[in-house]
Amino acid sequence: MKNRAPNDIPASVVRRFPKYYAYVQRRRRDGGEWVSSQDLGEALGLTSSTVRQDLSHVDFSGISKRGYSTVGLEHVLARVLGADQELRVVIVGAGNLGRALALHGEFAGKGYRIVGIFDSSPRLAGRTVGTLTIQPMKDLAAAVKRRKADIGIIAVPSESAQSVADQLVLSRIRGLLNLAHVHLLVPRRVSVVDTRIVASLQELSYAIRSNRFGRPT
Amino acid sequence: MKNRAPNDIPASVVRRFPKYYAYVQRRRRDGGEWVSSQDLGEALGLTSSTVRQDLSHVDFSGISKRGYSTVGLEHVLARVLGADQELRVVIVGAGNLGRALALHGEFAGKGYRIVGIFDSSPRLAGRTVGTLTIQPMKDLAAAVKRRKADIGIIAVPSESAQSVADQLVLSRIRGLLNLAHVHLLVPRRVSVVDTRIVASLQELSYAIRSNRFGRPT
DNA sequence: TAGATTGTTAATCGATTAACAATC
DNA sequence: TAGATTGTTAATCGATTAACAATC
Repeated sequence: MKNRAPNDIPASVVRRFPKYYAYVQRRRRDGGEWVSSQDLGEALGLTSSTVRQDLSHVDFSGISKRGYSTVGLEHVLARVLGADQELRVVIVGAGNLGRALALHGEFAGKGYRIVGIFDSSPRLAGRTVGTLTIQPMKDLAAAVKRRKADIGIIAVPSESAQSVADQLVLSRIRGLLNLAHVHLLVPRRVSVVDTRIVASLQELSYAIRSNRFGRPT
Repeated sequence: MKNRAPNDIPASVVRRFPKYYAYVQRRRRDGGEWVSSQDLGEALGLTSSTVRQDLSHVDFSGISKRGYSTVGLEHVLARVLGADQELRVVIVGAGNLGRALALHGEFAGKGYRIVGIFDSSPRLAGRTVGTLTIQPMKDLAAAVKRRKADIGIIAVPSESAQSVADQLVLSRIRGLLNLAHVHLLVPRRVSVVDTRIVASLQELSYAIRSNRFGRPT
């Protein structure tokens, strides 16, 4: 409802937006015209209050008694999340994970165009991954600039992650998705989001062992 | 310091433990004997106050003027995170991502043993991924039980994620790592952690566009 | 209309930070 | 010893939830 500047939205809220977006999109595709805060809450494990509070940060109103228009909400969330404009991505690290991401079909459909993949190993340079050719690290900076990459995905071992980040920062990248499990130090103008798979597994290990709702159903 | 039950530790704190653990481990390997709350905070982008507060949830004390013993802290965090005992993992979905995870060397070193990989496509069944053979979905339940799998990694398209989760739940899995971007409904006795790569990219898109520290350094 | 659902305010709950006495 | 750093209490800050008048 409010007409806030986008950077007023708290991170905790932004982190839920992709969930809302994915769910609303599915609903709309399944022919649903309306979705209520209660529907959203139930589907995503939130209270309806949280949902309404979150959506108040976005320039879009629901309608009493019906809820939110799926089409309208999908559009406004797409705009906020930048899903309506293409971002250009380079992947650094052509190991199993890097190659898998390069081949992962989902990104293209979501507006992320992979414009390069790099690896420090001379063994890999020149090999192809889908339609891309693995390039040596020395070409990274030039390629980021020429191909106007916005985002770098760091899929290298922890030891080299910071050095790769430094190179990407110098090439004027705007954001980093960090798959390595080190904390990256970068200037404020570059945004970093971590997706640490091993850390998630460890979080899960803890959860499993402290789960007080025993084994039997 | 305190001798709390493990399930007293708030999720926000547990989520930082893998970071502490990885950092302390590196420090110890580099020959560091001591690490202070300030060191940890600076390395991980936290205040030293948060670090001390977090570590007070763990049964281990630092020493005035020196900090925390790297060896001691590493051990106690390993115990809390379950990194000291092997967990057995099955991967469902042998697409690019599933196969990449199966081949990803890091898991083995961290105590996660991959004991099976499954896919619904008859085209894939029988093919090998590293030392594993892709099995058909109909064998999932039996395999989870026989191979005593603790954790299932869901690496299938969103549409089938819930159905895969249901099958794993019936096979008495204890935890799920969900790579699909749907919210999974499972009984309380099963723990779920989401790692949504696309959602992270969207979070990053928002961050890039709302970053008020413009392009120039 | 009556009832359902929004948007928003106020209350609660939880997490982070500041501050500082204890201590090695 | 003097100084650095912990562990912990109290203050602040932010996020979630409850409640309800407005409204379609």
